[in-house]
Amino acid sequence: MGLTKTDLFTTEQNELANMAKALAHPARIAILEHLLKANACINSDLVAELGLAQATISQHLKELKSLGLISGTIEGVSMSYCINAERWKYFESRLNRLFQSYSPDPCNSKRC
Amino acid sequence: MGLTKTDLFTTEQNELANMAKALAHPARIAILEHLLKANACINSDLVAELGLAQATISQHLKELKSLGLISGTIEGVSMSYCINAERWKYFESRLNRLFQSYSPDPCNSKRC
DNA sequence: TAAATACATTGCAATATTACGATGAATAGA
DNA sequence: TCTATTCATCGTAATATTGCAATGTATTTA
Repeated sequence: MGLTKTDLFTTEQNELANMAKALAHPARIAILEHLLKANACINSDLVAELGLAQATISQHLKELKSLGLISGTIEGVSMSYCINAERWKYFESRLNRLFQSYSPDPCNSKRC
Repeated sequence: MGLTKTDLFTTEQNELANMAKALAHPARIAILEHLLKANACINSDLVAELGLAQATISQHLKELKSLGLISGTIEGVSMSYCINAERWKYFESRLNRLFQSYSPDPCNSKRC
């Protein structure tokens, strides 16, 4: 066990869940918020900013990158990360679709 | 280790990460989608719908409930779940705030 | 060439999550 | 009362995630 049964769900459901995982850790939220604010793609002074070890930050960046939410380019000696606009908006629209499918509905109409 | 260092992050970051965890599994997405569609709060014919064991569905429902995203009321013999409108909208607005803080910006202005 | 800088990767250790069988509690119907 | 039905909880096994020290790879500077 301990393994998600992805075959039971649709591709869309699995994909959305994977993207949500990107946000499912405060460090990754902090990293994304920092990138959103700094805009100018920042590298790991995130280490100083967040107080986690360099290896740990590197790992979180790797995950965000593998999901396509951020991209990295070589900047001299260092690595410069920034939000991947296309993917970011795709994620946003997928989430919006989920949230907006909720029709508040007089809720008493049935039984809750 | 294996333990998130929540003390390094803000309450908001931790809270958002926790809410994101609700969506970080396809089964929970499927459950939420079902509740959104059926509106009329459904109980565990989710078991038949999703193909996971009853105990597993129950556990996922418990997590969604503990996050406040759904609420359950006794319906005769069974338990009827439905989306918690208030919390759902709160989550939506928190996510929107994050996503909209992205100003696409001519991206060449700096270095990415 | 010898440090120093900036990251990525590897290899653990510890905790978290996922899944399910088994069992328990509560209610409804025979 | 006996038996389904419906669901929660417990215990357990398996896998995933988090975090970091140590190490490796380039590149720059002295």
